[in-house]
Amino acid sequence: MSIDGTPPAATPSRRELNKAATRQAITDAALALLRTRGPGSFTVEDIADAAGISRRTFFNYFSSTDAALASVTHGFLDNAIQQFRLRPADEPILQSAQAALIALADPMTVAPLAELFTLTQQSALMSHSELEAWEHCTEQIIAVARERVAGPEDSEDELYVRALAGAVISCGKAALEVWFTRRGADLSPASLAELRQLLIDAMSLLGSGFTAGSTPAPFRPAPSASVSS
Amino acid sequence: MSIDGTPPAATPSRRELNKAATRQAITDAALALLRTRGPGSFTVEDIADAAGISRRTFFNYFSSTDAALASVTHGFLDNAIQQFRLRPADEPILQSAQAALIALADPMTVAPLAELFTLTQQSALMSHSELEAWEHCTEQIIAVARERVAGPEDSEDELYVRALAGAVISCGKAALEVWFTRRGADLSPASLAELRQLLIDAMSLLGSGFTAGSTPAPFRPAPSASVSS
DNA sequence: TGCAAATTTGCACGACGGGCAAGTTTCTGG
DNA sequence: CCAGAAACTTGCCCGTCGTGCAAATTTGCA
Repeated sequence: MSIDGTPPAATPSRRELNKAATRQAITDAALALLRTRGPGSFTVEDIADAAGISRRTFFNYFSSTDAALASVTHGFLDNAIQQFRLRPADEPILQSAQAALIALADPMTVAPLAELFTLTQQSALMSHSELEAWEHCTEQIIAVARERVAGPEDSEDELYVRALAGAVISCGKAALEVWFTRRGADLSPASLAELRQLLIDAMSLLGSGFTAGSTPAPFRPAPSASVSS
Repeated sequence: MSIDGTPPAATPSRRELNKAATRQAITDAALALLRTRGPGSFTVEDIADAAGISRRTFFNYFSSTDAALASVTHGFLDNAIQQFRLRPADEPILQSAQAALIALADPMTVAPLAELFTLTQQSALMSHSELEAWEHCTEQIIAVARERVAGPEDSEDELYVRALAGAVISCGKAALEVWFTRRGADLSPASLAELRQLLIDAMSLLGSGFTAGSTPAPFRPAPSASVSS
């Protein structure tokens, strides 16, 4: 056990660097193959060869090709949780989620996710590893929400916390899906503004209990710029 | 193409019956193995042997062991969609969902799902096939919701519909999770009443936009009996 | 420098999932 | 009733997957 509490960050030893580099090489190789050959048409051995490692070593880092690709999603969602965690504790959870999501709607952050999404879109359902990443994010939100609700009673708020976290994730996913459907991998400022607006609208819908009969945009908690038609 | 619009229901031919029987035999065998050996400790060949068919034939029905087990979830959710579809079209979607879910909280319907859940609980995440079933259910809800919103404009309501459907599913899942956590596979009337109340509460939370700061049960749309402490 | 620990790699093995082409069962029209 | 068509089952084969194991290699530390 090290005296320092932050082993991976404060100790960029040779081993850590090598592992990180190998890990990155694997995901890069996987992404390159996904671009050139399309989903499901390459094997673990292909990735290992492209990354300059053995097949066996690949499995020391990821348990499947999907897992290697899902590291992109994992990175994005870890980022989201990080943003979410540093919101003030007295802020309503929905607003924290909204703020955290909007903070991520910049080109650098969404670009990898957008590419992954468009490249794997054709194969309908998300991969197991990808869903795992979203599930992990949900658990994180639950943890944060539980701290905030912070009642000494434990079982009463469990439904509230889990339902809220799941709903937030679902609505975030819905916003992303609609955005990808509309704009593909378009990362222009106008497109990103639309993504931000979609995220705001999704959280607003959630906050207002989907009261809109057929007209969307029930109300806007933040006076943000709307997308021009 | 047949003149009759309902080929599978109106034509219980020998072939259909055999296939249905084989399908059932497979899921029964899989479930039995899950009970006796636990998750992940038996192979496709084991199931095939127990069901009295060849390994190859198994793959004519299901693409994996998980898929065979997920037929339980599939059945439950198909039932749910069926209930959901025959709600009046002018009813708010959340109330339709609530009513459909409550209608399923009877022993016969939830028993298989409860057993599957408790047996696979220990292995953390849901299987791919199981998640596929939930995803399929979400798509069904989206389809129904789209009919009800029924605007001639198509892209405006897409976010509303997808966010709502996803949130409903998430909250339903949350209610089930909390129930399983609290009561295990308890199917007593009191336990089922609690499940019903959890489903009601989950949909209420969704309908009220999670406005409750820390106290659950924000309001109750149906004057149903509350769970006695 | 030399030893201990971590990491990579090759090998082997059981399981997976599906294409293919025979067998077998069921349905159809004569 | 029966022969041909269609659907279904089965065995065989192949490439891939994921992992335990032990030898070989690299890195850290004294």
